[in-house]
Amino acid sequence: MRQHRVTSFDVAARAGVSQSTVSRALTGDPVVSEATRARVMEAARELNYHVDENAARLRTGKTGTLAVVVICRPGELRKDVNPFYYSLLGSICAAASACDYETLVSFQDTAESLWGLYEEQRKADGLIIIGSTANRQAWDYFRGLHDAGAHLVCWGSPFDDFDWIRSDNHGGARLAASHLIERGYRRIVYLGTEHSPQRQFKERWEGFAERLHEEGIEPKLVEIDETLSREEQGRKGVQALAEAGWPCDAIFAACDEIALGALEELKHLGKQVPSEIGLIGFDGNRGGAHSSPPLTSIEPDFESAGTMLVKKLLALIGGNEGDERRVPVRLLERESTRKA
Amino acid sequence: MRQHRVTSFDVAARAGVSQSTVSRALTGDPVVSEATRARVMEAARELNYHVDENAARLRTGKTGTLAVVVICRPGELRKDVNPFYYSLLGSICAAASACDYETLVSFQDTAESLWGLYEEQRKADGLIIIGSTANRQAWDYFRGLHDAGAHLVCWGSPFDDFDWIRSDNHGGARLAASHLIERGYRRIVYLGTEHSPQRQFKERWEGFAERLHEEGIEPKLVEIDETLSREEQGRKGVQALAEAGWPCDAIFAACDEIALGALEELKHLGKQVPSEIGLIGFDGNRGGAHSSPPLTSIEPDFESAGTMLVKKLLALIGGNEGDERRVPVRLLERESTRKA
DNA sequence: CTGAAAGCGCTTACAG
DNA sequence: CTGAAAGCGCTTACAG
Repeated sequence: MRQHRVTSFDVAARAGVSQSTVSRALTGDPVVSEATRARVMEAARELNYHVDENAARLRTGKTGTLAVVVICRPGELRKDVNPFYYSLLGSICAAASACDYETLVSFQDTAESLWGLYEEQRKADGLIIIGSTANRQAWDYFRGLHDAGAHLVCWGSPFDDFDWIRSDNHGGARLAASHLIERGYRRIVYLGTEHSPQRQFKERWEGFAERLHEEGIEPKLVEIDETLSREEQGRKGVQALAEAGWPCDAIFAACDEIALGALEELKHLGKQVPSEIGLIGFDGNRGGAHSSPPLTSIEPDFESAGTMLVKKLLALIGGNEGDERRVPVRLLERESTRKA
Repeated sequence: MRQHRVTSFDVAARAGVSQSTVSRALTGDPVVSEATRARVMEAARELNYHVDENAARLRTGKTGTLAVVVICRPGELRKDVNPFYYSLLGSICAAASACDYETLVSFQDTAESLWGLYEEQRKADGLIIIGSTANRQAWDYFRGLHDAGAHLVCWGSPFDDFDWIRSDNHGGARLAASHLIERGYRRIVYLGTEHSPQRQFKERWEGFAERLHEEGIEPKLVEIDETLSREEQGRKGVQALAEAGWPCDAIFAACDEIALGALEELKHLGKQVPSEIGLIGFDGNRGGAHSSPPLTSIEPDFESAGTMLVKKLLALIGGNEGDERRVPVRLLERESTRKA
């Protein structure tokens, strides 16, 4: 934009101090006198000076940047990414910003697009990985980086040895079960699986089963086919239920996308929700607010989720462990379950 | 991670060439012989060497990075951002990636959070601004940057002098009007405004009005109150229609969020959609697929949108203008309008 | 086709 | 409290 970029030397000349003093004053080094700092700041403003971050980063070795990778299903269009991950992405960016970190965002799916050498190229100080657990190849790739020493935290990892943050799935599933019981449902099925790379699904099953057992109810599970899209999993699950002669009066879906597919199929088959069949999901997706009936769900606190992911990564970068791993959840009562 | 970072000097030593040759070989300078390049690449691989981008950028002055700013309504939670902007964001990141650019993403709302000195700090080569036009202060801020010479393109700018990309609103609105007419609707109202900072709304009104005039139908407009949330605008608009004794048999909503609010209120008031009232939106939001009935809409080609924003910005950075400004749209036929 | 050297613009010991 | 100098790790004229 300019012929000669304004540097700290120009500011120094204008303020009548040395270049090193300009640097100290601007980085907030407490050793410089207030009078000098004021003079430097004024000169910087007059010259519209801004630090060249590349030079600063080259010198300090710190980037003040976090990379956020959203793993997509291979070939998935970006507009079709599960809105849950977009909400999470927004919350992560907000949390990073609150800690004065920039966020370098990328969406990755096919093998050719997999890339995570952010630290090696000194583009970022660490990585946050979120997105579809269905893309095994992508997760394996980032597992390799993790094993090679990358600073990396993720949401709902398919691997145990990753540093992860997850929803309070156990508590959330208990909440869902309690809600259904309280509203008079008794023959409740879990539409999900214990065997998903999405470990959170198993945790939800366990919390659900535990709560039902307390009530003397035998929990049932209708297995989903994870090669399909989440919505299709929901539709197929409901079809299986229909073929089995509706052995249930309520469905707890492993996530909202599955629930929305299930809801579609329930309506298609003429089942009244919530009177004949109650339905509750998990994730608190915004789309559920517009379904008919609107979908009752378990919603994680997205702001906490973003903050915890960022804090955990910063702890890792700082050589610490970070303690919190579970994001609190709440019941998002809409209308796919009966009124009290 | 290491004691001593591996530099191009280490690679040079291993490959038995000078450091400058390493740099040339790795940046793809055609002047180096293939034999030398192969030796350098091999040495780099053996040492797990990666270029320090900060040093490269300091030297070249180019960052290979684009900043993407999503403007939010003040205080809006990140999970509540209009999904349209998330789809757009994903598409932008994908398009940038295809052009070998990284994307630095931030969400901004309140005055304190407004920040766009990416070029001044050499963090990015240019800016893409998307998001809510309701946040006037934010747009004014970026207008200031634009006037000061920032390389900046935006989606649906409220200002004429910005470099913008928009949907083919005129064509899309004509498509919506044609669709409604074809399905037998005659008394059609536009739920929107000509006076929004969201200029696209006016364009949609004009295309809509033009098409209706061709048919000898007088277009009507039900003004929205833009101080409310989009959904609330839709609800209020339908209430106004009810109070006026339903002077319509179909509604073209200025965007999907408005349409979804309108749909909710229509159902609340016992109006059958699509038999009594037809409804069509604009944006192709994913949430509309789950409403009941699913929302017919006009959908921009998101992939084109992302690509055009990125190409336009890169043209600007390169000192050119870039030609395309209009994203093609298509009718997304769902069920909130009658069958043929 | 390759090498020696300068320089991008900072931060930070080291001296005073 | 401040200044002179070194050095972060590259790219790119300039020579040969």
